[in-house]
Amino acid sequence: MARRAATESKETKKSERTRVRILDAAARMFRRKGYAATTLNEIARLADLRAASIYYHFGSKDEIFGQVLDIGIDRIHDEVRAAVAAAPAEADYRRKVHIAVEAHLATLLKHSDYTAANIINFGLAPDAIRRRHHRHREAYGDFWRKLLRDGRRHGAIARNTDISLLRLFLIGALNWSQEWYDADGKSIKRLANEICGFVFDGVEPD
Amino acid sequence: MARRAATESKETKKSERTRVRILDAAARMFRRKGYAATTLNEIARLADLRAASIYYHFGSKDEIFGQVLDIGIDRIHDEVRAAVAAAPAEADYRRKVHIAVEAHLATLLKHSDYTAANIINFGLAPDAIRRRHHRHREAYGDFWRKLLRDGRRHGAIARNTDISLLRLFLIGALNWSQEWYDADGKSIKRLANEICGFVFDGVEPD
DNA sequence: GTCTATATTCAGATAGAC
DNA sequence: GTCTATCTGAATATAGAC
Repeated sequence: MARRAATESKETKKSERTRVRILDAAARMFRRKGYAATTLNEIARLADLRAASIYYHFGSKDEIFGQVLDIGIDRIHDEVRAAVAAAPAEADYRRKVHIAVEAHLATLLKHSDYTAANIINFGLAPDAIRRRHHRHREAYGDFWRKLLRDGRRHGAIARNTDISLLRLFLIGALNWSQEWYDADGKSIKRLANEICGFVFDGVEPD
Repeated sequence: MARRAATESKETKKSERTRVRILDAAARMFRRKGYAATTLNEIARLADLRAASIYYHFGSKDEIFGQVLDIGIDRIHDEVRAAVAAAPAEADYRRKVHIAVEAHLATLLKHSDYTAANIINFGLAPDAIRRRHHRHREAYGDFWRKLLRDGRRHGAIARNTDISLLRLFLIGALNWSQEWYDADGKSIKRLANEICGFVFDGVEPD
């Protein structure tokens, strides 16, 4: 019985594996061309089946889109949270923010088509999908809100800083890196480091 | 003769006015829904004519898109350049950057559907259009490159700052403001001010 | 579960009257 | 210049065989 449960566990059932293949393909295409310009045919080709077969696994193109968006945010949220939680006990506040920035960049730029597809497509998503997806975005936003508030409480961020604006400013700059990031250029660790320098120290000479 | 030239000047000819009405409508729709999701029918309705009539003025939807993109960058470039050029003679370097940041935000968020449409859609534009449009983007990028280099030369920006990264970081954060800007919140002048504070001074307490 | 065949809708674009 | 009518292709989605 335990054996059978393992054999038919969610990850190994054929149906589930195909479902994930379709989602992977969709995320990749949505990242490359955007939601509206991507066809089910292109997704199907990437996933190595026919467009009609997708409808056995999903009810509509919108449903796929919604799931890609959700996974995209959940993934970066998980990665960043885990990275910060794994920070060495002696890490100071600034080091923690560096770790969060680096994890955000790495997930967006290197590890997850889902996250990249989310960032690129969310702004143009139909209202119904945006509303349904709102909760996931809020949760990740809350993580950063808390992280930055901690910094202000512990004196690592100036008292008069508008934390909300700082968050939007910083995350916006990070998200925009998709437009210019070049894998052959500076490492993500180094990017994170210089960006944290901009934000904590500013660019004015001392 | 002068009278006739005035009567038939580019701005007052009926054909030219309609052309602009179509471009305005397209920019507005591209900003709201994105290029791929916008139909010629929607553009036509906003411009108060029929979709087929658009083809008297433009050869294709792509041609309209290309022109909207070009106008969008040229407009923000003009606005920012003019604002900086009009800065009072006694303005220090930091004040000049503030003026540039404010003009960038104002054009993007308040004054130009073309600029907003450009920022939103450029990342997903087909390669052919991106290539054709590249020159315009470069020109605006050069403006900022020079502005920031000046700051480093005159000692307002630290010697060891990666100017190229700083530019991408700052412009990225500004462009992303489209995603969160709320006209009922802080004024654009104030946003520009606090953002310049982040970048020049950093958020760490002195 | 995946396929082929197809229904349906609607997009961009053209032809030709006015 | 703008219209109505229409072509053509392609998209999402469904039906039913295998």
